[in-house]
Amino acid sequence: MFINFQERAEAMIRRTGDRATSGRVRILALLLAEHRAVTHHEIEDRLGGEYKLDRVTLYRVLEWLNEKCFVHRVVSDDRVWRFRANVETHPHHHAHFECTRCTQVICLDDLKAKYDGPLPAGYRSHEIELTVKGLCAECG
Amino acid sequence: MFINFQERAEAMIRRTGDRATSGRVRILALLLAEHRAVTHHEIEDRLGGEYKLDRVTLYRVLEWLNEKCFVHRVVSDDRVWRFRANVETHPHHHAHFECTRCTQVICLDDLKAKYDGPLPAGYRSHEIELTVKGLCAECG
DNA sequence: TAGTAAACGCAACTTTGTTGCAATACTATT
DNA sequence: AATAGTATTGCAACAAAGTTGCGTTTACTA
Repeated sequence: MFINFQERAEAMIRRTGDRATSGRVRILALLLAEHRAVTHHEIEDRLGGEYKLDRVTLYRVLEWLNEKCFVHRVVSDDRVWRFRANVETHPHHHAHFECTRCTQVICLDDLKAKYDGPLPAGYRSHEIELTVKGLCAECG
Repeated sequence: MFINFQERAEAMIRRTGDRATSGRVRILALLLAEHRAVTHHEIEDRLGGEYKLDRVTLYRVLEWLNEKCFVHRVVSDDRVWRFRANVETHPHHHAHFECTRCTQVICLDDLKAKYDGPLPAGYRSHEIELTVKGLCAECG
C-alpha cells in the first residue's frame, strides 16, 4: 500500500511513461485525497502560495489526467467543469448529487444508473449519467 | 385548439400578465414547434434576416421563459445551454439523449428517471436528471 | 392618443477555457 | 555528475458564452 497520496499519484503517473512533473503529481494527489468533484478554481486556490501553478498549466494537466483516465469531468448547471479521481471499477455509470444552492457535486458511487427503456430508431447508448439535484446537508 | 404556434405562444405569454413582445412570442413559438433542445445560436440563426434580435435580448427572453416555466435548460458536455419548451406535465423528471458526436440533445419524454437509493445524511433530492449518451441515428 | 414602466439594443465587461511560442525542467545517456 | 533533447510550463493574446449598465423604444393603460 502507499503511504500517502503524493506517492501514489507519482506511481500512477510514472506508469504512463510520460513525465512525472510536480504539477501533475500534486494535482492528482489532491484529487485522490478528495472525495468529491472539484472545480478548476478550488484546485487553483489549494495550490496557492509559493507552489502556485499557471492557470493554463492547470487546465492542461487536468486534460492530461482525463485522457489517461485518472480523472473524469462532470458538467453541472453552472457550466463549470468539475474533476474527480476515478476510483471505481465501472467508469461508465456515474451518478452524481448536485446541490442547487452551493453547486457542490458529490459522487454517489453506490448507485448504478440504469436505462432499459427504448431509444429512437438508430440511436445507440454508450454511457448513462444520472444526476440527483437537491440540497446538501449544509444548505438544506 | 390553436391554429399555429405563434398564436399559442402569445396566449401563454399573455396569461402571465407580462408584456407580449414580438421577441418573446417568436422565440416561444419557435421552441414550441421544435421537438428537441436548441441552443442560443440555433435560435439566433433562425430569427435572422430582417427580424433579427439582439443577442442580449435573446438571453433575457430565454431566461424569462425559463422563470415562467415555459422552457427549461439543459447543459451538455460542450457547456452550452440548450432550451426546450416544457410540454410534459411532470417537469421535474427530464431524461435526455445526447449524441457524443454532433452534440445534439433530444428529450426522452417517455422515460421517467427514478432514484430510490440512499443519499448521504441530511441530503434532500428535488429533481433527477438522467442523460443517456451515445450516437444518434445520423452519427451512428 | 399620451404617459409610463417594461423591454430592448448597444457597448463594455466577466468568466471559462484555448492557442502559439519561447523558456524551463524532466529523463535518458554519456 | 554533466549534457542534450524534448516534453511541459508560463506568458500573452485570443475566443466563446453569458452578464451588466444605461439610454432608447415599445407595449400596455388610462
